Amino acid sequence: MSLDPHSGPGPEHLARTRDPRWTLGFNRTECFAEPTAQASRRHRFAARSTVFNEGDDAHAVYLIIEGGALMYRIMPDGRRQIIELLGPGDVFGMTTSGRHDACVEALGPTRVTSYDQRTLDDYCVVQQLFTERMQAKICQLHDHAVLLGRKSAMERVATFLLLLVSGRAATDHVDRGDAGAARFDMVLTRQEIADYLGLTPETVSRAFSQLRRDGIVAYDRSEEITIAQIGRLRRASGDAGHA
Amino acid sequence: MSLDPHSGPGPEHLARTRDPRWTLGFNRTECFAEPTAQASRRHRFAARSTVFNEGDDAHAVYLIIEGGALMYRIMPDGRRQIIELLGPGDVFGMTTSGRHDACVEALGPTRVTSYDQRTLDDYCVVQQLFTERMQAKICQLHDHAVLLGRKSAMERVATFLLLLVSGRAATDHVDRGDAGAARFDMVLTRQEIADYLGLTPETVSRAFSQLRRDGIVAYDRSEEITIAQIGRLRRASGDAGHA
DNA sequence: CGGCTAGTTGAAGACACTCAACGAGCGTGG
DNA sequence: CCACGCTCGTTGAGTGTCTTCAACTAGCCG
Repeated sequence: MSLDPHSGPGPEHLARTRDPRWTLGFNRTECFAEPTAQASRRHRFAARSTVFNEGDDAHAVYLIIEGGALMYRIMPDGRRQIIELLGPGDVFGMTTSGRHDACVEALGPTRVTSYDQRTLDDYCVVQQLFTERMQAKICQLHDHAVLLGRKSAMERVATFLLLLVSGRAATDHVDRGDAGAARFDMVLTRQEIADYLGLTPETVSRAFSQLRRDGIVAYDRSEEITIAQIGRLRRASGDAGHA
Repeated sequence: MSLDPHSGPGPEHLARTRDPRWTLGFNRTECFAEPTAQASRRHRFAARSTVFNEGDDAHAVYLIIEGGALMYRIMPDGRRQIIELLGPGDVFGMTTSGRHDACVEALGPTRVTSYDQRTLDDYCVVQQLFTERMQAKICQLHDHAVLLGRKSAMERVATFLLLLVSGRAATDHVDRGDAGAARFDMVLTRQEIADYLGLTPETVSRAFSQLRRDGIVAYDRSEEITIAQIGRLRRASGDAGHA
């Protein structure tokens, strides 16, 4: 892996990690217990290192144990779309073509277990885990299709923040005051948020500023976000029944 | 199924089937050979009938044997996003929440086999089929996220037409002259195409008209499309390396 | 024939993008 | 220690693409 073929990530995507003690608290499971099996291997990836690139031969499927990663694709003219945010318990690398269909890059120090494709076929324990996790992945991709296809910029950002608050893509310092306030560290840059939401960084920035003006979120540094009024954030997300 | 709870499809989505002899030639497999197992059941759905709605209890997972269907979600204010186009060999209905996360509606007369969730866990033959098909599904959803997040209206329509030509969502009358011309019947309305591509029907119509003016496609009736210059269509899709 | 729906086209408007400038934070190096 | 350079984030002005609203046509079915 990390063969870096034709369309590797451009230098503009090689930002540094924003917090050295960082862990991506996906699914509120900081460390996922992986099943061991023949041909399962453990890997460690440093912050901002490449797990694999689009077009690489696909030998195995992956399970994130600790840390987090971005899955993205870059179009021939340079447009980038972040397709998935990956955290502990997330699986990735499945393909039917024999080649990976996107790039995966570790966000912070990340532990990953890989399983040979044959292991997946032969060991029902592993297969059951992947079946379950792939089902969850498909549901997440459905949500994201609705966001990308039908939501306004403000709705996208609000939905994204709710995703973070619910335990995904935030650090372990999520302080959930059930009165409606929650605080967490933002581990993605505005550019990365934009590439995930199908927007530009300027538009993301404007949406954040608007939410701050409205008193829905609060922050001084852009890396440390407080959700002040989670109810209004929900209403701004487009998913609230009220509307 | 077909319990039709809170958010059923509005009357504007209840268009008629466009071709009675219709079959959705997904994956070029007109009739998919299903594995039989305990608690597998065969179903038939008439054109435009509901397989299940968002929020319905999820008892089973589904495999399309023949025909086709749309999976979509409707936002509280009525915006609709078609998330998947389903054809023979496609699986759907997987969920982790116990409730379906979207509506599924048959496009034409459609045969479906359902498998109880326990069957999926106990029978490795079935599980292997679903594992493989779910991997393909995830790759398709990745493609669609790039389309929805980063492509222009014209690129979306061009990509969509290429999808049809490659064997998905076209009828069995795909006449593939390898010189670059292909002809097929369009089984989706402009509204449905728009809801799949995250656009409005007017924008889809304008893109079709533009492609016709450019001589890339040709049609008299909107249901019967001829791709005249597939190379130019590829270049218009945004995926061509050339750029 | 009349009514309905789907598709097309035009005109006007809105939302997000592009381009540009500026400031804050951070790491480096003098 | 401070100056410098770099990146990231923010904000403004102008533009462009897609949407919205509207009118009109064609086809279908009663």
